[in-house]
Amino acid sequence: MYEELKYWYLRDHKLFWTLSMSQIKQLCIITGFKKAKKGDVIYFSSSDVPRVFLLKKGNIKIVSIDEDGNETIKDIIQKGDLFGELELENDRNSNEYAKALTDEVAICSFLMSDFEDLLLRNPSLALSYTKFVGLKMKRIKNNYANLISKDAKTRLLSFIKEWAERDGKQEGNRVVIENYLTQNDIAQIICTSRQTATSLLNELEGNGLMHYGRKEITIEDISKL
Amino acid sequence: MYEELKYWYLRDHKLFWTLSMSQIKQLCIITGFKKAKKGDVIYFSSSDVPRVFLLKKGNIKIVSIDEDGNETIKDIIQKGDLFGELELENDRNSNEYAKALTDEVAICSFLMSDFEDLLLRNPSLALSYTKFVGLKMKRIKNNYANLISKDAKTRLLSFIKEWAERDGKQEGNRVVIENYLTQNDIAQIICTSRQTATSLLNELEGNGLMHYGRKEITIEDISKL
DNA sequence: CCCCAAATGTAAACTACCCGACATTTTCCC
DNA sequence: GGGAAAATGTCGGGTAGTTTACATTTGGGG
Repeated sequence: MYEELKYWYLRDHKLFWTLSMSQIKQLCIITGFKKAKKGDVIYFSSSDVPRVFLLKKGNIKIVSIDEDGNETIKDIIQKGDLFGELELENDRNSNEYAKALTDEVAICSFLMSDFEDLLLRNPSLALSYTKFVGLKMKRIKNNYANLISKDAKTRLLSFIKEWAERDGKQEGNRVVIENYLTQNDIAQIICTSRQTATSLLNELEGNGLMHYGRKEITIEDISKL
Repeated sequence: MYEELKYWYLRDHKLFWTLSMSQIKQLCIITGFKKAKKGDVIYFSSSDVPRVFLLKKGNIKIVSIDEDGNETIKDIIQKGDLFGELELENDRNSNEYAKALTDEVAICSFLMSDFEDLLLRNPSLALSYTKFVGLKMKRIKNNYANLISKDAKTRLLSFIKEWAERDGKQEGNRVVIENYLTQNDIAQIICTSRQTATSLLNELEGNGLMHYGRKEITIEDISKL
């Protein structure tokens, strides 16, 4: 890959805003690049060297499989998100894979060891990164708190609201979200059964609050959700 | 506080092992110290300057209150743990307090801004700290994954096992844990009702697997849990 | 030592949700 | 365009766990 391109990829992420152009150019730690199509499974082979990933384009879901074979959606990664071994400790016994949710997905990655070197040489970047991980942690905590203390309906509503905020196009109180999730995906995210999710979505549709389509989700009035 | 004492407090925590004695002495960022007794509520006033805390002695629980007034135990902090705004971002709208669980509790704290300066000046410490936060995140993730996918009995068992491992005194297969939690506390930690926790504990006692006492918990054979 | 509040024990009604089973619709690929 | 696979819709039975409502025990402070 051209140095300029690498520069652009890093520069584009707000985590690296604290670095000067020359610093980034000088570092250029991107070592991998991958493209995928909808439905493709992207496997992070545990035999491989530990890496940190950056999603450049599209959306993917991280699915983990427990010992009983149950699949849980651990995370939905959106364009511009860093993911992978953010803990900087590689976890050999986790059984995870990523699946592309949108047509075109582009992922680039760098070696964790390179990234660590970079952090060591740039304390302010290390600080930003720590804050970044912390923020992610806070988001996860909140999500889980919701999962545990609220019922399925409330969980669905807060998920939809969060999604609309992150991803939706708002015109007045009307919000349209480009939909790359099946009802089953949504069910897994809010930790309920597919059937419950379906009937809840239909209930919302019956109340005229929103419309679930396979390509688009329309929320008539976000303030009424 | 004497400089020597400060030094000892910091030196004692494994996070600071990477620093030399002179580095720590030179920094000495501890700015607060607090003692409490069992049952005391320690409030982290949100009007105060953001701080990072270090629990020197005893055990405390972090309780958060949601908008409906429900209390959830967010974390059990043990001797030697860092806690507070680990994300390095202060969160004004969280409603949390800490409660001392053991007779003698000692907490020291330092200003978040001082800590940030320290991290900026010590890249290797920053890296250690990032890994530390990451590890904490991983622990939380695992806990929550358990809460969601397993039933109350399994959750209780894995909590007890974890507790025994962290806190218990083992003699052969027999483990004794000094108990500073009520059944209600345990129920809140494993996210179930007090009644369910009580009957599950009694069931375990009936099977001869363990004994719950207010002062001590005895596990007859940890390998059979 | 006694009393009160907190902690523990027990039981029954109730309910949200899971799970299985199946019909219908949509999408994708040959 | 047609057929299979995936996604969506719908309906109960079963149940783990909450809730409510007490009774009993324990420990600590006056």
